[in-house]
Amino acid sequence: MGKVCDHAGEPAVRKGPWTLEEDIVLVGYISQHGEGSWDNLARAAGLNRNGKSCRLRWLNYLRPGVRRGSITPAEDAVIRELHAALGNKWSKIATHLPGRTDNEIKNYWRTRIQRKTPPPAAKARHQRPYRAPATTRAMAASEGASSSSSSSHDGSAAGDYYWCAKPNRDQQQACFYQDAVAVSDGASAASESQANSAAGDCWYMEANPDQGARYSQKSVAAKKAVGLDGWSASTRQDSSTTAAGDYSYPYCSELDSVADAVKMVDADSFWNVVDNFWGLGDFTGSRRYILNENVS
DNA sequence: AACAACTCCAACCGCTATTCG
DNA sequence: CCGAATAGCGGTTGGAGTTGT
Repeated sequence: MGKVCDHAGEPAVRKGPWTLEEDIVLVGYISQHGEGSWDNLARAAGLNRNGKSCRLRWLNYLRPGVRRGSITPAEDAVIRELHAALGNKWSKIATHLPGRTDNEIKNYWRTRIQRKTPPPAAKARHQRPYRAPATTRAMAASEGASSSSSSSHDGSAAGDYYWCAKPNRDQQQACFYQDAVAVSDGASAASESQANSAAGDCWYMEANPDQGARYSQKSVAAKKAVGLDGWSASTRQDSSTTAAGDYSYPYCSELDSVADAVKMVDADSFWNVVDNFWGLGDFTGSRRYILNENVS
């Protein structure tokens, strides 16, 4: 095992944080074909990842039912009790905490309990939201909407952040608002300012029952109309609700790869991802999501 | 504001267990 | 039973984000 990556002529197997498009492809494939046989699955889905990586990503983050957010005091107590009885049997402990993964519990134990830091209820420090991998990081405003602004941070040099307004299944779209890195913390924390951020561009993630899902861009800066990309004008106009002016829907080179990947899945798969990342049921505010580190 | 130190966690690695031909 | 492939588990780490100075 593990020798699949170095054949001459084949691209090296990707490592590191998962991107949004990879997540969508994985969720889409599993929703259609089921899980298992991970190496084959990775190949069949067209993911340049090894099977272990796909399995881990699915089980720990994409699989339905995975809970996010801080460990509750009750869960903390269970973890302590079970660890005393079972030791580092993280997977066994995880079976007693529905929705929690062994990895999460392991991390929690090592960072909060083993290091003798206080349990969550007693912690006065800033509460970190769920954090997705670097390039696909949802800056959840959860842990209660109250912490949404305190969790904001735009200072990364990695690239721009994207706000996500509440996904709207009726309109078959989710809207991502771009905030430039240069935008201050305070500005980014105010979701109301998102559409008119310095960057000025919005990326729409849309799902169409007939055509699958893809992105389109509303570029305030460009202010030029471009050719059809497969979406009806009415659909696009309907989605352009945040600013006046002309809109363009160019697909940057970076976004082309996203669109290509996204087009591989159907609308249901797209919404599975949206549901998993943003949790329509308990959505309380805007969340930020890095679509691509290098989108400019 | 800038920097350093610290915290946290996603994802990796290596190993073992299980399955299958 | 054997060996290869696959799945699962636990330890570790890189680096992004946060906090303190």
